[in-house]
Amino acid sequence: MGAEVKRDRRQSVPRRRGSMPVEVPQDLHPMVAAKLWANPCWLSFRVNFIAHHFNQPIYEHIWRRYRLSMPEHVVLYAVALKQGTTADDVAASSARPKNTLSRAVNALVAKKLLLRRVDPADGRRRPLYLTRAGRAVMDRTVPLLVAHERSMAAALTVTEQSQLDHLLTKVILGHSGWLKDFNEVENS
Amino acid sequence: MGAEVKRDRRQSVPRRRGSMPVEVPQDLHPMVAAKLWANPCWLSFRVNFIAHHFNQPIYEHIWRRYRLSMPEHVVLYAVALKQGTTADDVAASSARPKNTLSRAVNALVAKKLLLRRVDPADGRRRPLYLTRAGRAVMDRTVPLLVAHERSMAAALTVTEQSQLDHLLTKVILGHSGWLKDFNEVENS
DNA sequence: CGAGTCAAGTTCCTCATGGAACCATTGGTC
DNA sequence: GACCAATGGTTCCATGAGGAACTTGACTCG
Repeated sequence: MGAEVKRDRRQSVPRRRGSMPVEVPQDLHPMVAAKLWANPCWLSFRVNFIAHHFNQPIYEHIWRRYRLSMPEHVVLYAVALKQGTTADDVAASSARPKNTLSRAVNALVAKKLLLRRVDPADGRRRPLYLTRAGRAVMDRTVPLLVAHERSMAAALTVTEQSQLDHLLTKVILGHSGWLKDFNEVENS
Repeated sequence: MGAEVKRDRRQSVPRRRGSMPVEVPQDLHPMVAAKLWANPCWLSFRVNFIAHHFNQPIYEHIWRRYRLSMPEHVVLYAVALKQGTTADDVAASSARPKNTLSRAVNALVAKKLLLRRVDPADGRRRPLYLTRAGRAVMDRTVPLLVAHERSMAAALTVTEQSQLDHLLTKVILGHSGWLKDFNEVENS
């Protein structure tokens, strides 16, 4: 990038937010650096960046190998976690619209990876169950996800990982709170 | 949302990963709980959940108020951060495909929020600049993003926030590493 | 037991998304 | 100075995503 800023080779970057210096790889893209350190939205950038870079390669791979779309795999994964999960349990935990998930469920049933029953106690709910084939798929894809995660987390020590876990959990548990805050701002 | 508030009856949950107990709101959706604590992919779930729940309401709002799509806003934001940014600087830092961004840029130029020049030193690059109108939009949207972020981060103390920042930064800086790991797994 | 309301799923329809192939410019290399 | 690879950007197109409106079943309450 000829005339450009000349990002400093490996320096420890002075931070606002009072904090620790970090080892910066010299090949770091200057725009990424800007979004990391000259960005009023430190948190959302980080989280989005990580999420995107996690999802993109892995779901592309899952698509190529198993012909499962991202929402399909999300559903399958959720059911694997808890048999009898319904479509909108998945919706609640994945922030995807109901219709998308409905379609995904139908596709999975058609592929015989899921079994859809009707809840005898409530005729509206359709609890889902993995078929043997569905289980088999998960047995192959989940390890991939886990491995990818491990590799992401590998930049951190074990204690750091557990700190990160803890902090993110706290943020998530506050979720209904931030949603409410937003709605207030919204109506003004 | 009258009768609902009630969060806060709390209980503490036993954790794997050796760690700290957390205050769990009573109204936590069971599926979310499962994905938090009975999920081999602790990190990717957390990050995705937060990202989704951050983006969705805010970009919907920005769409309604300013008729800017998410990628459009992403571009605008990046340029605001650094005048003269090019389309694929944005691509590199946002993990969105070039064509999507190209379209977004065109739309923004059409709306006279961006100015697109041609780099005299390199005829392929089209550095982008905010127009006065573009700046004005950012002046109104960015505070929203920041507020939303604050509200998310409000579950954490200031020191916890800086820890979180630090940990996420480390993960991102390791990015090229995990990408490489993935490609190795891929070819096997 | 209807009438009204709400929740779970589904269908319809539009349109933005993103992969692939393409064009233009540049920078090497022989 | 012509060829080739790489890089920034754009165009084409198939399709999947998601908003809105609809169906069906359940829980009021008079």
